[in-house]
Amino acid sequence: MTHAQQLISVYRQLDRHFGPLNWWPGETPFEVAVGAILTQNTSWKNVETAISRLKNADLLTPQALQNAKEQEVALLIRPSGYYNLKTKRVKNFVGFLMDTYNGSMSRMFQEDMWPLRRNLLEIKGIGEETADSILLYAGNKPIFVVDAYTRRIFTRHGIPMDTWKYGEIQTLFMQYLPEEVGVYNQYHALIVNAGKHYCRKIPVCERCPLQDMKRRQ
DNA sequence: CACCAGGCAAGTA
DNA sequence: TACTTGCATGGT
Repeated sequence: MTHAQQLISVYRQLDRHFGPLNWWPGETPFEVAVGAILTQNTSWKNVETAISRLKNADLLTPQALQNAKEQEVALLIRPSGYYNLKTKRVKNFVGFLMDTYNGSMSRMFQEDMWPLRRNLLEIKGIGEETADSILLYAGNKPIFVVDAYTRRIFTRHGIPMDTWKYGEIQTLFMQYLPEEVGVYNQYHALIVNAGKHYCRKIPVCERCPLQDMKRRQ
C-alpha cells in the first residue's frame, strides 16, 4: 500500500465514521484566529471558556483587544493556560492585523497564501500549525494543517511521522490529496476527532474506526 | 497523586 | 541540526 493510498483510505474511513464536521467552531474569522492561538498545547474545552469570557467582556475584536491592558486580557483568558504568554501572542497578532490591514481579516486574506504564511510566521507566538489553522479555517485557504494527532495516528498506523518535520508531513498530504479547501478542512477535523476519541497518548483503541490498518506501538 | 491537552520560542551542544 | 526547558489551567 502506497502512502497516497493510505492517506485516502484513512480519510474515507474517518469520514464514514464521523460524517461532515463543518470546522472550525467559531463565529468570525477573527475568533477563529484567536482560538488558534489559545488552543496551543491546551484542551479545546478550556479555550471555549476563555473565548466566552472575551466575548462577554466585548473584547473579541481587534480594536478592543489592542486597547485592552495586558492584565485585563490575561485575567479573561486565564482558563486557557499560559495566559501571560498567550496574552502577548494574541496582542502580537492583533498588532500585525491592525498595522498592516487596519484590523481587517478579509483584507489580510486578499494576500496570496504562501507570502501571507511567511508573514504570519514572523509574528512571535505564531508557528506553523497556528499559521496554517488561521489560513485554512479563518481564511478558507487550501493548506493542510499538521498537528500532534496527525503524527500519532499515522505513526501508530504504519507511517512513522513522529520523526518527520512539519513541512515533510504537510507536503505528503498536499501532494496526494485533491487541492481543495473542503478536503483539507474536513481531513484535519477528522484527525482531531479521531485523536480525541481513539488516539490519545494513553490509547483508547478498542473502538478505533481504523481497525483494519496494521497498528504499531 | 501523576499525566495530558488541536505549540512555540529560546537556549544548549 | 537536534534536543531540552518554561509556560499554566482544568480534566482524567
